[in-house]
Amino acid sequence: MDQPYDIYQERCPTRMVLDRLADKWALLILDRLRDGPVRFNHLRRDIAGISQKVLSQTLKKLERDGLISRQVFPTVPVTVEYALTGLGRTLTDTVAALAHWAEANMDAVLAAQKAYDSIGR
Amino acid sequence: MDQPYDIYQERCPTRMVLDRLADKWALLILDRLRDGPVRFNHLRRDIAGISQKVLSQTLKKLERDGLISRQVFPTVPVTVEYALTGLGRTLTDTVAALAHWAEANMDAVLAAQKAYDSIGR
DNA sequence: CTGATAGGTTTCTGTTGGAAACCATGTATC
DNA sequence: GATACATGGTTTCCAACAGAAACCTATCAG
Repeated sequence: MDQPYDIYQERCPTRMVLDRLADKWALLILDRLRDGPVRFNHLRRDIAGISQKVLSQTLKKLERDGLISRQVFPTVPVTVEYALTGLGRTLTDTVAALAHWAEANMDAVLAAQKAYDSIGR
Repeated sequence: MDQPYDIYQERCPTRMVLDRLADKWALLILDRLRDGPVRFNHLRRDIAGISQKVLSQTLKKLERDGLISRQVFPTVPVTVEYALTGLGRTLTDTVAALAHWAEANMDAVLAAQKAYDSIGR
């Protein structure tokens, strides 16, 4: 049962999908939505350092890819909630694994960088 | 046992690590090295679409982070082999999971894009 | 001396990223 | 009525980065 797709091929559509996933902000947003819907400005505050433009763009891309949904509430001021879709939820474990790896192995990476920089000079 | 790091904080070092991992080419390289050492030009040919410059840069960053090792053989012409380090090997399952998700769920993503584009117009 | 191979670096240019300003809407404040 | 604040964005500007293509160094084959 071979997959009909090969991610190593340039024109394979899986490349586009990987490209979307291989984005720091997209990963952080997906991870942040794990526990339920979150509003725009709440995301902006939680994910320190993201700009409004990039948050807006990234949310749009994720929505287009069917990974998150956008719901507008006619409150005042208007409220917009973003949530994972069923498809998006199938990704969260993998995304969380990446984030967890980063947290768990950060010391090793920092040590490696230090060693590399002191030798390579 | 709380982690001392919070990936949502802007100046947290885990952000740097996530940043490195959130790179299409880095993920493809790490995945490609799963089965053993590979030479520079072999990588270039296998990972269709990558340029020499980007391959060279990405390999350097991964080496600096301690995820891959670089070994030069004084053959003629010189041969350079890249391989996963122990640290890099702890990542491969997660990376493979991402690539596998992309291959498995690509149809759903493409369908979502089509639906989004036809409505949003 | 032309070409091929290996592993890069350099140059140029178009796309992207982030910072900051701006905008529309409505509500509360003075 | 002017001022300020909140929401959820868009626009503008500039610096950084990505990719394509050319170039480089070295060695060997013909």
